[in-house]
Amino acid sequence: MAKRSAALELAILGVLAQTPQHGYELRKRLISVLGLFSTISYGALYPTLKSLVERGLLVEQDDIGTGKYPKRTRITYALTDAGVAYFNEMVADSGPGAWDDDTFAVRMSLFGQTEVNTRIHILQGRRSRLEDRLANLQTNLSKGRERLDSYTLELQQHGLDALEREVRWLNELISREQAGGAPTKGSPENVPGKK
Amino acid sequence: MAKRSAALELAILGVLAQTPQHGYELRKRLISVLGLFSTISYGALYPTLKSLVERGLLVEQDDIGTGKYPKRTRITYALTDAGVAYFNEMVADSGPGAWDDDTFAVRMSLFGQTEVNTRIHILQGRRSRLEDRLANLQTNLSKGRERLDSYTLELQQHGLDALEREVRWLNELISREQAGGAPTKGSPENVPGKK
DNA sequence: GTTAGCATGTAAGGAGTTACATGATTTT
DNA sequence: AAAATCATGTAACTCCTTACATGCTAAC
Repeated sequence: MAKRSAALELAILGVLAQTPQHGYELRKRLISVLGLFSTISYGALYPTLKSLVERGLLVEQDDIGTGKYPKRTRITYALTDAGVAYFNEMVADSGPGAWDDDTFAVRMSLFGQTEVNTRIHILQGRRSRLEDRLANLQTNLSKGRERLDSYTLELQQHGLDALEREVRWLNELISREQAGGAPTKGSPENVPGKK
Repeated sequence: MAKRSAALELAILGVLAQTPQHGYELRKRLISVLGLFSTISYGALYPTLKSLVERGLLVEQDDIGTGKYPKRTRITYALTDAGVAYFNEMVADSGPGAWDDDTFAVRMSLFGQTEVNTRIHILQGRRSRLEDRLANLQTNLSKGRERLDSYTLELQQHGLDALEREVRWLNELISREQAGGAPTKGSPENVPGKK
């Protein structure tokens, strides 16, 4: 699939920024937070954690913890100051891969740890990426409508519809952010709207 | 020996089954047919073609062709009998990875080369894969609704909606196939769906 | 006392991308 | 003549998955 490394690192840092945890737990949390794509293997997770430690972004701490298996050997990972700085840099980054499906999903799931401007920037970047795809598909479709068989057409039309819906969704989110409102789905909190 | 991704091999075989072509042209055709995901690099394409030749599924033919640059050295690839057999096997396969996003997209775009039963089988397999994902997401969501921040919630809700729409779409396609109808050719007629 | 879940890792290998290398032919 | 496009390929590198290896703790 895509280049997950950037996305995986970001997700790890983001989750650990909320709560330091050890690998096994972290993995489950990542899967449930990102819920979107399948699974994350230990073969990806542990080496990535190791790399982050080597780069001084995380610290390991041998921990006899307060979990369900209190005496089990486990290693709790926490962000260093450099880790926090790196996370803030990455989450606001616009580099290559910044608007990929996976990377965007991770970033959005970490919106709670970002500022409004960053959020708007990410949503707009994502929208523009999708609009590019949309334009490509439409060109493609109008160019070869007769040469494509009906199933391919059906498939592409469906992809197009999905893209358009996603753009509308992003537009709504952007409006909300610009209006200063929280995305208030089922939240019990105030719905400030505007004052 | 190098067994490349099932989806790419299948797509190559499917396209070459329609029209023998050389690599450069093939790549463009793959991109426009699959339109969905980005690009295919030569670093992936040529080694895969080579592997298919080594396995006796394709034949190379040095060709001074009828294209735009008629004298250019190019290699036209065509399916052998074994290639045709392999393609038919693969396209109807239910092995691991058979219902992945990419693999499904490739298979559906090759529906024109398959029989009704195969098509129904693929559509149903895909649907059941999506229903699994759906169930996962729903469990996940109801289990941790309060522990997820509102952005993560919004994101997952959007993913859920998209999944549900895709399942409905598949249901419609399956019904059509079972009714023996073609999926509304290139006709300008209604594309109502339901809304 | 065995099965299931917790917990951490490594080795081999698959699948692909990027960047490079080469050269022909057509267009400007 | 330069630039663009056609055309084929390779080498190095990246990132991830699978399968393995190890051992503790809880529950049946």
